[in-house]
Amino acid sequence: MKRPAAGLTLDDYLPYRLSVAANAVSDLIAGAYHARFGLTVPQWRLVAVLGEDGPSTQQALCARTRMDKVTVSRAATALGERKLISRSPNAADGRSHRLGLTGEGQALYAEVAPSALAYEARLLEAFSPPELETAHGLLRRLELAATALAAKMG
Amino acid sequence: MKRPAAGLTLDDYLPYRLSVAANAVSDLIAGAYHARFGLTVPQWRLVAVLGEDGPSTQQALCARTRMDKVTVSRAATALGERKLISRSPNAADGRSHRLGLTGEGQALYAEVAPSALAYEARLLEAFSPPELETAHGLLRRLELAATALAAKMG
DNA sequence: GGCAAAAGGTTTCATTTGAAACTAAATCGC
DNA sequence: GCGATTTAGTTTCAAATGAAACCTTTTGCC
Repeated sequence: MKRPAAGLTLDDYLPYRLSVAANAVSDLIAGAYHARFGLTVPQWRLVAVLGEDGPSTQQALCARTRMDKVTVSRAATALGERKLISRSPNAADGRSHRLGLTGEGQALYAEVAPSALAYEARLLEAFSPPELETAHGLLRRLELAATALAAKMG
Repeated sequence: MKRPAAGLTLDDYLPYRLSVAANAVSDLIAGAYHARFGLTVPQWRLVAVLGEDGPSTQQALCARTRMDKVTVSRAATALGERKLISRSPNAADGRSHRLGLTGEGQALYAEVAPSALAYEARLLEAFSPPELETAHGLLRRLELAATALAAKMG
């Protein structure tokens, strides 16, 4: 059953479907990581990237996680206060700091990462590997199309 | 190139991909409708549903749009102030109001709906109809899986 | 060198958000 | 019927967000 040619049907409107699905998933995950590790989504993303790629600057983290620099700054401050990351002054550039996981941060990462994957696996139980492949591809292309169109409009 | 079995890779983490894609699309659409019609996303959703389904109560609109009742209340107030919707007392239930598009609201809907579809079409230019079918199906299943899992966890 | 412009981060401020408390009306139990 | 509970909707409050202004260091450029 498809949309009747001329009509706007909210349920069939892809931006709406995307938003609803993303919120449902995001609320679930955010709740889980807040409850289990006391991390917000931005904080969790920083831990994930620092654990995955090693030390970095905030600017690089912005690009890597697609988050605002204010968001990254605050997440980094919070993680620093909890001693999960260290912020050493960057010898190469006095404006920026070098962020990296502390021992405690690495321990957290070692616990969080498998847990995140397990959670994802439970969420995606009903999806076959080729379906997931397709989903990833579609999401990437959507993101690309949206940013391209945004740039075109200005 | 797939994820190396044991590792967490943010780029391959579906909740992340979903969130990034949804934000990109949402920012694009939200910007367009704010610029063109002065509507926020919640306001736009109400106009879309009222135009599509006819008059309704706020409670029904919450269910229909998956938005919080506070969000709906505020969007309805704003639309009422702009005389785009009317809020007549509901004879059948003194607690609720009956919301419906005014003439002006219908005129706006008649303009907004085709514009929304055109915008969606531009965004989805590069996707084939079967791909879109697949995308819709995957998003619905994801939403379902997330709410089911959320319910299971409590 | 020295000054203008840009870049990394932080702070401030105004807006958005939703949970919880609240009001008023309807329903349930007896 | 008549008090206890629920439900529709609003208000209040505290937290999250991001744009714009800000400070500091670096990079051009002459």
